[in-house]
Amino acid sequence: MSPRNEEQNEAVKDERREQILSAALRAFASRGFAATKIGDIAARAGLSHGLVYHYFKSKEEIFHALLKRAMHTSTQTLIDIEAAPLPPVEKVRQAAKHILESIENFKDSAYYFLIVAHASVMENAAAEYKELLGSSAVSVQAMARILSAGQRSGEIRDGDAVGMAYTFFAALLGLALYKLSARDFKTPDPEILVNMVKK
Amino acid sequence: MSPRNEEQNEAVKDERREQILSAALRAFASRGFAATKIGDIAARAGLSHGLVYHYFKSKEEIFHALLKRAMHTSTQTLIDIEAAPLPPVEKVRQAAKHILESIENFKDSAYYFLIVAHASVMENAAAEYKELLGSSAVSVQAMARILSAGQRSGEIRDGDAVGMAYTFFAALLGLALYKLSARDFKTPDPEILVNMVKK
DNA sequence: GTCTATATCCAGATAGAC
DNA sequence: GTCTATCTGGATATAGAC
Repeated sequence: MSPRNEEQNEAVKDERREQILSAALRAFASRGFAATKIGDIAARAGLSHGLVYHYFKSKEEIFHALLKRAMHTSTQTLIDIEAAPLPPVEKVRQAAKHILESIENFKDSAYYFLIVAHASVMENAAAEYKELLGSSAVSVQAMARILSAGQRSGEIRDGDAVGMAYTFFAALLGLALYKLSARDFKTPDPEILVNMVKK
Repeated sequence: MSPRNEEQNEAVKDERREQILSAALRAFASRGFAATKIGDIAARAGLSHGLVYHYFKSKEEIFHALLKRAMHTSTQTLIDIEAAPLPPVEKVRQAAKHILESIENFKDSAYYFLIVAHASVMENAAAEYKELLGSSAVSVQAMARILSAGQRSGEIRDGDAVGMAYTFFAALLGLALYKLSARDFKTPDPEILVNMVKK
């Protein structure tokens, strides 16, 4: 009843939400939306099946919450790298290293990456998530700008910069999927990705 | 009752099976196993929901049949290219061109490619499909051999050939997924992939 | 706030008419 | 061989006890 209790309750409430979201992130990213059962999420989060519905209205709402975070975190990484005072090739290297390292070590950011991919192929949701997914092109556009700058300064190969940017992220997406299907798969040397665009 | 009728029945039976498999290929590859409903497949194939079960014992059996074909067709392509009398770089180029073209034009082979990816991340099925998926490494190994040969002849960059081979296929997998989520996405110039490994 | 038990719904699979 | 109608299981979501 005291204010302190209320604050604690709030803290517990937030903690529970985070537990659920954290469990759901791994589950959705690994198995996709349809194959993920609420029971899976609850078990992973260490709470009862019914309690999930105390914190979220529906399975879909959980996914939506994750997708929002996913869009933010993945675009932010690229925006930060683009703004860094580095030569274009080095920016590409940093991006490749950073993302590959997150995949290799099963960091959240790698799973967010996969959430976006899953959302993209959910055609029924496409309408609903359209605005959110629209910003998924942000990372690609940032990378394309980095590559264009590198082409002007002669460090990056000539050719379609946007196509290269897509291929860069496609490779990372594919590698994340490989890592998921075989946990002992070793992510490759980032330099392989740098070579794709370096002159 | 006449032999001819029996033959015709056989032909019809085969045709129906193919209709179902063809519809299922697109559906499974696009949405994954769990999100694909038998009703979707039946509707796409232009027949009733119940009839699917006249030709296949279960949804899983359909997926399994597709996976078997997928393993065969995708490995065969790389085996053929490896055996061709071409310099290593040219083999890489042919592989990139061939697969990208199949993605761009929504050919079956591109969907088979995705079926394998879906099967790989179905952890419950991993045990059952293990033998089948084991051969999915065949394409990667073939590409790695091509790259190693190119390294010896000086056409291909030094470095981990297996890692390069995985990254090559990872990029193609990612691009196939992009193409699926945005049908007007234009697959990039194959040369971008060749550049990844070319000296 | 948390759990267990229950209702509801949906999709896989079957049965039986034609 | 093909369809429609039905059964059944399992998963989402809710209700109610603690």
